[in-house]
Parts: sequence; structure tokens; C-alpha cells
Amino acid sequence: MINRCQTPKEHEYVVKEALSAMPAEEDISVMAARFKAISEPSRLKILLALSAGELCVEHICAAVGAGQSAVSHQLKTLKDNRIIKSRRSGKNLLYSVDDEHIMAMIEAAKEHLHHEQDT
Amino acid sequence: MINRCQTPKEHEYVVKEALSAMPAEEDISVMAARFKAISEPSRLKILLALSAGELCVEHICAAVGAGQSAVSHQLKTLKDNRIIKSRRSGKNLLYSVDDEHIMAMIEAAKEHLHHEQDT
DNA sequence: CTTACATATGAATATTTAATCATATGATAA
DNA sequence: TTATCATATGATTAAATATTCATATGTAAG
Repeated sequence: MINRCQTPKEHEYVVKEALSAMPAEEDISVMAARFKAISEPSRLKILLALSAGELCVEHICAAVGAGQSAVSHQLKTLKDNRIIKSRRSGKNLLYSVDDEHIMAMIEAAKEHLHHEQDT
Repeated sequence: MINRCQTPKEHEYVVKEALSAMPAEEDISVMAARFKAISEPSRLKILLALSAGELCVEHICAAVGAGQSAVSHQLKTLKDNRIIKSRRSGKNLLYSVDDEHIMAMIEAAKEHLHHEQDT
């Protein structure tokens, strides 16, 4: 037991709860990597654009105002982390948001923007 | 209009939608910074621990198995980005998850872990 | 008011990562 | 099958960032 803390009993209980609910190390790494994928303004912008609908690479470039190579690298990062998915249509690859959980995360982040903090 | 794309009409429409719904650059930066704050396994772990309840710094160290200085730096990053908040109780600072939007993001990320991708 | 304790902060280093350029791949059409 | 177009990839360089160590701050107790 840690005795530097003045409320050890409650915290000991919370720590136990936290440890038993804690995901496996590998799951934590995967989640962290996914958050990292959308933690760069350029990639987040791509994701916000795709939340309006499916787009090919050139139109993504147009929507976010960036170059083909940079966007392609970013799409790979987003796709490797399952933030987005792609399908081929002729010469084009069409990208879209992976699933409803990703949309939920974007929405929560947008709403959190307008939240005023207590502390 | 971009003509390299074989479905220009639909994509032009989506691009227009995307641009009109696109948050301001500054809001994008803020959101990205917040995702970045929870994109490091060590910090995500802290957040997951706090999702079980309020904790003081020493108990956070115990819950995540890291040192005081590292944890304190990470708490600052999380707090600066409004992922967590703190209140004082005697000698201790008690940290907790900022609000329900953050909890929603964590939950969505956990659920997304178990999602099998199409493409 | 001085000591001890809980937590924060600053500087330094080592690692990670984004952007760019040049080139490669894979699909279609001629 | 060759030329062209859409997109991906590899290497390089420059910038961002996590950790550690040492020290500072602020609170409470004696």
C-alpha cells in the first residue's frame, strides 16, 4: 500500500478496478497507434474530408490542399491503422472512413471542442 | 474541376460538402493536439486507469507502473489538452477524466479494436 | 518557521516522424 | 504491348517529442 496518499483506501480500490479493466499491452499499443494516426492536422483534415463521403486521391488532395505524395503517405498511415479503407474503381482508389466507431470518435472530438472545463 | 478522376461529378459534390463542413484550421489543430495527447501508450494507459475513477499521482504511478517524473510530465500534457482535470485535496492532486466526450472516445476506440475490416 | 512530503518543471539527449523528391507499380486504353 | 494515368513507395533530411536526472514549488505538520 502507498502511504504518501491521504485517501489510500478509495484509491487502492480504484487502482484494483483499473488494473482488472486494463486492456492487454498489445491492445493499448494498437489503440495508441490509431490515435497517433489521427493526431496530425494534415491527416485529421483528410479524415474530416472523408467523413463527408468517399473520395479518390486527387479529390482528397483538392479537399485538403496538399500534394499527391504527401497525401498518399498519409493515406497509408490512416489505412494501416484502420482509420480508413479503400476500394478500387478503374484507375482510381476510393477512400472512405473505416466504420461507425471512427465517426463516433470524430464526433466526440468535435463536441469536446465546445466543452468548457471545470479545472 | 479535376479530370484525372473518373467520377468527377459525385466527388466534386463531396468535396464541396467536405469544405463547407470543415472546421477552422485552429479547431483542427486543437483536435489533433488532443488526439496526440492520447496517442502515446504511456499516456493512454494513464487515461484508461483514470477511467476507473479519480486518483492521486502516486496511485497513478502504481496503476501504470511508471516513475513520478515521467507520469507528472504526461499528466501535464493530458491536462493541457483537456483530456483530464485535477483538483487539490490536502497535499495531493487528484486527477480524473475531463468529461463524457473523452469517455466516449475511449469507448469507441475499444470497440473499434474488435472490428474486422472489409478492405 | 523549518522540515518533510507530493508534485511540477527545466535541460539534455535519443528516438520518432513528416515532407519532399525521385522513382516504381499497376490499371487502362490505343 | 506500349503509352499514359492514378497512386504508392523508398530514401533523405529536418523537426518534434519522450524519458531521465536534477531541482524547484507549494502545502501541511511539528
